[in-house]
Amino acid sequence: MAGAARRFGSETSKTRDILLDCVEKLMLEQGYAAVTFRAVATEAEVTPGLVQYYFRTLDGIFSAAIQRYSERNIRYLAKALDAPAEDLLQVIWEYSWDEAASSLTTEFMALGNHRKSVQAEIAEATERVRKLQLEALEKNFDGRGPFGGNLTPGALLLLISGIPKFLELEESVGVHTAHQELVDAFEQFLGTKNSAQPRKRSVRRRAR
Amino acid sequence: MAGAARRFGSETSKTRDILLDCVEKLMLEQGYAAVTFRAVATEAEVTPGLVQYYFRTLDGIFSAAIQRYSERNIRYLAKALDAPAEDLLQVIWEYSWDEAASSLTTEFMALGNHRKSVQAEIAEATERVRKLQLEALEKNFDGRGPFGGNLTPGALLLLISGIPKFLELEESVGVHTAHQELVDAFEQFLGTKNSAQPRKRSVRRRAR
DNA sequence: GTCTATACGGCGATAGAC
DNA sequence: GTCTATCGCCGTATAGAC
Repeated sequence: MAGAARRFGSETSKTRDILLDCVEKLMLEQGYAAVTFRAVATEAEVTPGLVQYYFRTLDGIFSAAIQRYSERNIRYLAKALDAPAEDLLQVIWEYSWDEAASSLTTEFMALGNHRKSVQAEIAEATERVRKLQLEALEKNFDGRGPFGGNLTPGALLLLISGIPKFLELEESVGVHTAHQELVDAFEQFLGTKNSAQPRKRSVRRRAR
Repeated sequence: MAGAARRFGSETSKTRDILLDCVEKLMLEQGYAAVTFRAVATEAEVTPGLVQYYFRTLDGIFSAAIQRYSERNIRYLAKALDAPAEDLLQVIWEYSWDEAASSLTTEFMALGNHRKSVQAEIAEATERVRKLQLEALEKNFDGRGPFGGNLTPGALLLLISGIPKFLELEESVGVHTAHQELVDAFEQFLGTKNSAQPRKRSVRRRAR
């Protein structure tokens, strides 16, 4: 508004997009703590000052990374939800595993835990995914499910998307006890609910 | 062994214990990123060098904090598991909420995500809790449960302890959609399984 | 509009003085 | 057993070159 309006790289810059690629690479390979102006600059073979020109602060880097990642994700999900309705739960189950296995999600969650300025961004991205899934699920919900069928679509959705994330989180610190048992039980439920074909996923699997 | 064996504060030191109190306080109030030698020193009103004398590295601080916290937790759990057998699932459910609501657990998990040296400590602490609960559960498992009773004790345990942690994680970044529905469904299951009294927990509750 | 150079204070970690 | 000095990183802000 009235203020100085410091100079700032445009959002459509090609350089900016390359920098964000480097940010993702650093986060995936070394975690969000490895994302520094100097590290991103080295990765992209530019000067640290240029990175700062596009993202004034570290939080700015993370916000931009979350937004780009989230938009990509939403497009992917929307496409997956066009699958035949009888496979809907499996589609969401698969998507949740993919999302959980992509360490970026976990990184962003961990990040949100203590960078207040990016919390809102993460919450919004998560809610968008959840609501898109919920709309699809509510259109095709037959009332069956675990807990004797007294689960609302929202509660069932939360289970399906939460379990993969929780298990991946534990796996990432090396906790495995009873994981496979829970996955087996869930996939048996998903399998028998529909075409009853055996599932072959293992907790150790990675994808995407 | 053959090596230099640098000087190092004793584990029974009263000073050391006070420092760990300050570490916990910092983690709870500002997150693990706020734990620095200088911050701990300021909090405890000693010099940064003294903090480094007791814990040579930041990882050393976190390891010590995890160990002390874990031992405290295990004692608390063991006591809780002495409850009447028919309340066992509720006892574990309550414990899991308490543990999840104590931000220290979440902090340690986030910490473990990228500090390799503390991962093992966190995994061990988590496995100890899980196994203690599993032993108790296996002694008193009647085969009933969600998913039409085809859940092993381990899988059921994982659900009961995982859901609170996952929900708290989402709550911490401001995601709430469908949380209450899942909690209600689960508590109805826990309630009807035993004495059928209505539960009154809300997802917003905090304890311990 | 893009980008570089430089400076500041705070950080973890080490070596070594009291 | 306690504490200081020092090192090379870090995020960030600013001034200015192209």
